[in-house]
Amino acid sequence: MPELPEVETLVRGLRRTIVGRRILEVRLGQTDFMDDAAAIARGLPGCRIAAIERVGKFFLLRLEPPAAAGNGHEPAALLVHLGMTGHLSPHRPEEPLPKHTHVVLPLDDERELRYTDPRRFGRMALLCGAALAGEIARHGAEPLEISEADFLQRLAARRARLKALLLDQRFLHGIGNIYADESLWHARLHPLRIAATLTRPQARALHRAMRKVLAAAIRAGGSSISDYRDADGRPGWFQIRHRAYDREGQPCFRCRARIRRMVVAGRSSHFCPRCQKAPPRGNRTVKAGKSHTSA
DNA sequence: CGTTGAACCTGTTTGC
DNA sequence: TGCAAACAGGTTCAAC
Repeated sequence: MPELPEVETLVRGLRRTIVGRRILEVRLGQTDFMDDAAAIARGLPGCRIAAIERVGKFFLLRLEPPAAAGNGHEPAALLVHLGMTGHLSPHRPEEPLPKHTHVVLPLDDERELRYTDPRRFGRMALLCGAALAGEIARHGAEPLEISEADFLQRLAARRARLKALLLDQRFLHGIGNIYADESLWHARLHPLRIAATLTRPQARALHRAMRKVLAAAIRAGGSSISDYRDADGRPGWFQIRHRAYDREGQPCFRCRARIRRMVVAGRSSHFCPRCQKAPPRGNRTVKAGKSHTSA
């Protein structure tokens, strides 16, 4: 459910609704998706949610420690990743608790923040200082912030397939399967194209397409394929504007050719075989090439 | 560097 | 209808 636009939508909602609230208590169910459940159980009670940010597909809840425990502690943040099926939203305590709700954080305004995740591919960690900085540093640039010049330079240095590169969170932070396919369709680039072989106009088109797609998806409140909901329980609408993702067999919006599906980088990839021209066969596999070990 | 496939989980959809 | 396989918004690891 969650790629950058969905997380951004949720962050905006949560910012409006839970920033400033104090966490009264921590109730945990299954905890195998947490780095350190004991640290979370111990560290959260009494903290005020001072700010909420998005970093790639991560939520960062900035915490202000209770005044009593104050001295000497670096400011901590709760890092949350929704994986494939995670949900994070505030509820009234009387609302029935859905199955697979693993974290309940009662707040000081008669509501509780709930984390629900059937598959538990998500992640939750209480981090501060170097651990927090390191976690962010090991990921790549924000797709909506990277400059065209930087993007072109970094693309030219890679011989990976475009689809694999867009999904690589150390290259760009926040793009997932839907928005990779959508960006490639808009840029008219085949998922198997090797990044370094793009012409300058093609690379610029990809930078532009990615920004356009993500911005439009955020404006639409994200994509709701099965069950994504924002902080107020509302679905996103960007799925009705998908041009490639999950459209196998349906006509391309540009040329009417049937959208095809193939597995690239282990994920379903959808593209128009006519507008997104396949690279020459020799270019599909990554050859050893000349790697200048020097610099 | 890059690729593939498996693993981690549960739920839903598809196919015979 | 029933049961099994395939598939799902993600990440990580081993093996090549």
